[in-house]
Amino acid sequence: MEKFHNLPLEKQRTIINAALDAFGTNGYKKTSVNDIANAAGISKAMVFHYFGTKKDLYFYLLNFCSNIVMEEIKNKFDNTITDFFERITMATTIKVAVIKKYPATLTFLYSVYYETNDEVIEGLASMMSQGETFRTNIVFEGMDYSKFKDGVDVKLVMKMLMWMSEGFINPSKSLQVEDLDTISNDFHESLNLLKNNLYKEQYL
Amino acid sequence: MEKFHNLPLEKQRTIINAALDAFGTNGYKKTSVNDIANAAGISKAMVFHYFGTKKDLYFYLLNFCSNIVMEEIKNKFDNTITDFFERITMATTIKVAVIKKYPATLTFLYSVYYETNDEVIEGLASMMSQGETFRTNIVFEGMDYSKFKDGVDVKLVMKMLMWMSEGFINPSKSLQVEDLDTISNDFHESLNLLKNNLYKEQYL
DNA sequence: CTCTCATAAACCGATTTGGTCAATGAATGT
DNA sequence: ACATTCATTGACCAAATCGGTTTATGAGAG
Repeated sequence: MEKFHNLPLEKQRTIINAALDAFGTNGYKKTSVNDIANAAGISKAMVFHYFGTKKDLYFYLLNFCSNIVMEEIKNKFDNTITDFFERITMATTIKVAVIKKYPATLTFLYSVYYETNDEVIEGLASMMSQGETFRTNIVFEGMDYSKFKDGVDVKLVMKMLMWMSEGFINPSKSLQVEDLDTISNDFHESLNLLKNNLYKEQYL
Repeated sequence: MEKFHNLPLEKQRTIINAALDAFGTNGYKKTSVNDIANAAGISKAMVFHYFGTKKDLYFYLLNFCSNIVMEEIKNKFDNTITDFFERITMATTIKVAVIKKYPATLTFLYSVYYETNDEVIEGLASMMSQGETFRTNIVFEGMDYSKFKDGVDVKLVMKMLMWMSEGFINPSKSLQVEDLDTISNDFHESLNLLKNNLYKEQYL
C-alpha cells in the first residue's frame, strides 16, 4: 500500500474516485479491475501493483470512506444543537462536505450496504451495524420537537426530509460537483420555507 | 416473440420482473442473460428461445415499460386538474400503479435514461427526448400557482416535491410492494401537511 | 554506467460471455 | 399404439473477459 501513497495526491484522488464510482454503481462482482483502471487512466497492472488484489482494494476503499465520513462528522457535528432544522442542516452540510472531497463516497458506502457478494460480505457485517445505529442517533437523538405548531406531525416531517435528502443526493443522477452548491442552497432554502411555515410564530 | 406470449401470464410476469430488475440495476452490458435466467428460474436457453437475442430482449422490455407507463397515464391523468397538490398526487398515484404492476419498471426506465452502451444507445435517443418533454409537461403545464401564500417560492416547493418523490420511489431501496401502500399514504399525508401550511386559508 | 523501480503490454489459466444444438419428455392427434 | 410436435434444458461453442503475473522498457538516482 505504500506504493500507492507515494503517488502524487492528485493521482491518488483520480484513482480513488474511479474505483469508488465503479464499485458504487456496479457492486463488487460486476466491477472489473479493468473498469477501474480505464476510468482512472492507468493500466490494470498498476491497480494490482498498488493494492494487491481486487478484494484488498475494496476494503481499502471502505476504510477510506469510513474515515472521511467520520472525520467530517467529528469536525462538523455539534450535539448541543437541538433545533430540528439546524440538525438537518448540519447533517446535510456534512454530506455535502464529504461529496466535495470525494464525490462517490456516499454512493459507494450505500452500495456496500446492499452488497451481497460472498467474497466480501463477511468483512462487512460489523461495520454496517455500527454505521446504521450511528446514523440514526445522529439525526434523531435529543432533538427538540416542541417548536412545531400544534397539529404538525413531526414524524411525518421527518420522513419528508428523509425523502428530500435522498433525492437531493441521488447517486444515479450524474451530480456535478459544480452544481452542488446551487442545489444545496435550494435545499437549505427549502428547509427555511418549511421552518417558517411549520414552527410556532414565537420561534421564528 | 409469440413463443413468450404463449406462456402462462404468471410466468411471463416472473421473467419480465427478473429481466427488468437485472437490467435496471446493472445496465445493459453488466447484465448477463444468465443473471436474468437464474433470477427468473428458467434456463438461459429459454431466454434466447423466447426473445432471440439479449438486445431484442432489452428493446422488448423498453417497449413494454413504455406501454405500461403510457397506459397508466392515459387512464389516470386528468389535465383539467390545475391544483398543484392534486397534480402531484395524481402523478404519484400513477407511479404507484405502475410499480404495482411491475415493480422494476421505473428503475429500468431510469437506467435506460442513463445507458451508455454502444450497442443500444442508437435505438434509445428518440424515445428518450419524447419521454422527457412528456414528463415535464405532465407536471408543470397549466398549473395554478395562485393559491399559495404570498412569499412562498413555488419553484422551491416544486423542487422539494421532486426530491421527495425521488426519495420516495428510490430504486436502490429494496422497496417491498407490500410496503408501498403505507409509504404512499405517508407521502399523501405529507402533501396535505404542505398544502395546509402553504396555501392561503381561503383555499383550504 | 549501473541499479532501482514505476509503468504498461503481453500473457496466464480459469471463468463467463452471447448464442446454439441435441437430447429428453410430456402432450397431442390419430 | 404410434407418430408428431414442441417446450425445455444441459452440454456445448468460440470469443471475450476475468483476476492476477511476468516481462520488457525506460526514466531517474547514485
